[in-house]
Amino acid sequence: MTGGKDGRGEGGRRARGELESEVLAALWAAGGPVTATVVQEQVPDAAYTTLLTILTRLCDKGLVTRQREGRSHVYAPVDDQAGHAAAGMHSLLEEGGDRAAVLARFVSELSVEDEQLLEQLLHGDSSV
Amino acid sequence: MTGGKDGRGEGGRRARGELESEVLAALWAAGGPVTATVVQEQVPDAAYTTLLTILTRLCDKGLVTRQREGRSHVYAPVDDQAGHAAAGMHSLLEEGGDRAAVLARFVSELSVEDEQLLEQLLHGDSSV
DNA sequence: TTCAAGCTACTACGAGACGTAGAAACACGG
DNA sequence: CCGTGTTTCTACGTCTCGTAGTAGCTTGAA
Repeated sequence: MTGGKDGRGEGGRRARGELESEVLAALWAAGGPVTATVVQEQVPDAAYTTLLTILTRLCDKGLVTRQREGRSHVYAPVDDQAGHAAAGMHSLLEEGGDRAAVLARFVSELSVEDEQLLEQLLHGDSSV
Repeated sequence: MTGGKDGRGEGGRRARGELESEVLAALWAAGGPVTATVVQEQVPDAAYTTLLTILTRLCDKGLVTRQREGRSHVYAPVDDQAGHAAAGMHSLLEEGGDRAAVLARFVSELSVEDEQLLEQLLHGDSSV
């Protein structure tokens, strides 16, 4: 059917890594293990099989886990969004060479709000 | 000479993005604008023209600047290593959604030393 | 048991980034 | 003018990612 073979081309192709991010975001938004069908509801402009491919690749990368649930699979992110971002930040800190220098630059470019936030977090203060 | 055509293949191919990182590291280590020849002294196992290509691509990405110096060019990183890492951390914080959650996770996984460092940096303390 | 519907696995192609590097063109000192 | 150092152009192989079809499996229903 359709006549058009594949590759679509209309509308606009996604940038590199964008679809994987969207799928991850959908999983985070889901708040629990969901099927590929549910993911597609969040990313309707991608073919079902495309999302299956992405989910499989995310599993291969260790970013997502998969479990059988009846005849389907349910997918869940290994890490939540904040954990994912924090892990990336730690990686950068690790590879950045001089930890003190990296942290210094990092905090020097923080907004005042973020600085206060950091201080409260460091002191275990929960008074916001 | 050479006889061997290209692609080398012996010894071990670099992973994706690795050579660019090595070149950047060489520029950081140089401590100032240097020629491609100097870069090659730091990365001897890459062909001169390969490094030229990498340097040009880094320029295209805005990570490196280039200036004529006689008949050569001198290359210098736009940002130092710490700034580079810190910028990446800020990007992650930006895209991470809930800033507070990301920062919370980040500090919760810091070592004690890093925590103290952060505190000193936040207080503007220069006593280390 | 057989059929239909849903889901997965396998396979594939195009594009872009990156590693890798040769060949040609260019520039300048001697 | 010529050689040597530099740059620029061009090119290929590989890997990742977006994108998706097709075949095959699973299971409930008729």
